[in-house]
Amino acid sequence: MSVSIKDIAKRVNRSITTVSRALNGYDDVSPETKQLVLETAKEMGYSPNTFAQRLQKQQSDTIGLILPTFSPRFSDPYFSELLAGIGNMAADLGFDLLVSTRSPGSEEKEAYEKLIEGRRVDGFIVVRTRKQDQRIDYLRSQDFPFVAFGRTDDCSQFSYVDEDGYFGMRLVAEYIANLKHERIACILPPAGLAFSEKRLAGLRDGLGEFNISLDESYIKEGDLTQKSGYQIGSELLDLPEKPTAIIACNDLMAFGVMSAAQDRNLVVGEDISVTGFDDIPMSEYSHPPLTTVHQPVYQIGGMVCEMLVKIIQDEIDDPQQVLLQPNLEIRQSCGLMKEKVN
Amino acid sequence: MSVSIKDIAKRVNRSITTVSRALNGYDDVSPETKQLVLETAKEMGYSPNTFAQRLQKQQSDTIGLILPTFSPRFSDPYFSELLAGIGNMAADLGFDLLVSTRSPGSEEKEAYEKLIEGRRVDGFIVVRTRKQDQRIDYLRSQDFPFVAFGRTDDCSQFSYVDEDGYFGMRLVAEYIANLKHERIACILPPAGLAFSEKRLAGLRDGLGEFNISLDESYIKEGDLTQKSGYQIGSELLDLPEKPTAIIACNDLMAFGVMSAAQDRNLVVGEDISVTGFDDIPMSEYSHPPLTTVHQPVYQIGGMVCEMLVKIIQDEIDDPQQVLLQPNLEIRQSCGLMKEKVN
DNA sequence: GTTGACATCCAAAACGTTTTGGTTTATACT
DNA sequence: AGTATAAACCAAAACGTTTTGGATGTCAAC
Repeated sequence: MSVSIKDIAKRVNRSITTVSRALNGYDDVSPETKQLVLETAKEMGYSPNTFAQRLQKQQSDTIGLILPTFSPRFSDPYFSELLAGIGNMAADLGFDLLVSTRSPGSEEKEAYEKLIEGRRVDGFIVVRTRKQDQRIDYLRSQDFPFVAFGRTDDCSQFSYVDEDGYFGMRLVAEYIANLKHERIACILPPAGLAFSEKRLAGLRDGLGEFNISLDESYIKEGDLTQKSGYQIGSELLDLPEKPTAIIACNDLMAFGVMSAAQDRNLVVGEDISVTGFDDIPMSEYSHPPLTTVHQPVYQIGGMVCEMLVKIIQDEIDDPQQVLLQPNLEIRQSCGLMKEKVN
Repeated sequence: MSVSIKDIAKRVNRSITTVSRALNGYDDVSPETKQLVLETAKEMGYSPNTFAQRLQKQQSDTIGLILPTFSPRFSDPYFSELLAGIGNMAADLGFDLLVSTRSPGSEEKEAYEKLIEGRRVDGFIVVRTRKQDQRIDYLRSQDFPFVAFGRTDDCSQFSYVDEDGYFGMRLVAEYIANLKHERIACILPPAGLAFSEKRLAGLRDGLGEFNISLDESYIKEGDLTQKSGYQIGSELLDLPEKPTAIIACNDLMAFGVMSAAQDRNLVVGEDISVTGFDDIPMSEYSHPPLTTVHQPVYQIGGMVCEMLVKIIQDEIDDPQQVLLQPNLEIRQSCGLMKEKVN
């Protein structure tokens, strides 16, 4: 059927060992033979059988990525970009990327176990870390290579890349405080997620510097979808004393909030200020363009992937930890506090 | 290291052949032995080595999906959902999904070639078909299994799933015509894409039934991003005689148009009507919620994947062709034509 | 008591690589 | 002449499966 190393060997009158070694650049094969082998290989259209290689080498050259999704429908632009970042870097490094989506829970754990048991992947990228993360506990207990995008409550012992959400939120807080807002609401991600409390703390501390306190009744929890932003936004805006600024913990929820505000004939950026987090591509072209904290997700995907490959290839032993400093992307969704809003 | 079929064989005092056959449910092994094997396998925590299986069986149980992206940043919610649909179905059927992103062109073709040559995938899912599709030409010339999501200029000879974009656009046309619009603009996808002209034809014919003609100067071409919708929307709305309805060929561009309109203090759904296509989750919670043609992308992903697996497993020989009838999701982004707009 | 059918089992080959542990030949140094 | 060193090569084993083509034993039928 397709050419194998054997066919080449026959053609050049050498052993398969020699052919293999020539192909792999060993130096115990003469330059002439090497060239001959390389040429005939090309001529015959040889390309190695990946599975034979993997079987022999006992490694899969594959990275696993299990996306946690709440509904089967999964359409967060944020993850798409991350995926592209990871995937392209993986391809560059000669690795395959094995993707599946699972909702958090037992099914998810099974997915990890299966991939490990079947030795199908050499390492995992764990995304959207939780404060107590069973996936990470499991991987650590198995001593299986992985890199996390995000931290956990106890993350001293593994490699991760994360953005400094605390700092990011302080930037937001400072900006909003300078706009003289005082009744400030916040829509958090689900409480179990690691970045939830970090962002809240950043916001609290940031506002604290301006002696503004965050009213508990203005703190809500969403599920990071636009729908949830819309619903919670509606609740907040229907309050007798509604907030003058709403800080959403991701862009999608911020969009939902903007829709809810606009449904109530409020002008976003004037009557009400809204901020997001992530800076997905759409944020620049929403109406109004969204003020948000920028995360270079595509690059982060690449970094995480590269780090994992290094770990797999034993070029790294100590955990690597990267914390990126974000910046605030100021656009038009916020404005000076107006008295007339009540 | 990890348990193999050999270890089990040793333990139960049978040959590896028998163990293998027991595990695979052949009937030339006695019920007792079979049970014994199954039990010890479980007990020892056996799970087969995927690569050994694949090497032996000469098939990869893997489906390839190469996403065509224009920029490295890729964040279309539409594709995310498709991906989830494909991925989950693949997992259910015991297949791996190998994903990468490439921009259309020579790199893309190489990616296909590499995966085929290395026998890494058993089949491909081709998405976002072009009128003349080199990928499909190539796959057909190689007689390599694939299923397309979308048609091409000549698609009589391969399997595909597509939505009837022509019909979808007729629905839009009828709806818009009934709202008494006459100056109607349209933002098309890049001309090379197969669905571009189908949708335009649907719109033309649909409007034709109401004796409305589509002015050439109102027909523009976008690149399916929100940004491009914004830019083209801006152009259209800055025309001396601006359109009263703008038909965008996907939701993302429709959002861009809405932003552009709102920047100009137009009320979408009153001063100007906007429609999209796809019905991505966000469309329901935009402001205003977007009137659009629904595509069950998640399910389509599943269908395409299932079809491909059947082809790979030789359960199908003739090309299967599925054309889904869409429906119009009427929301608030359109309204009766108002005279005062000029 | 031979034959055939059936149930149960298995040794060996095969899939396509890489790695191990050599051998052979030529060259250089005493 | 003998011995070390280096260069170029290779047979065989190994990775973990599945499949091929039997082998063996038992039982029923003739």
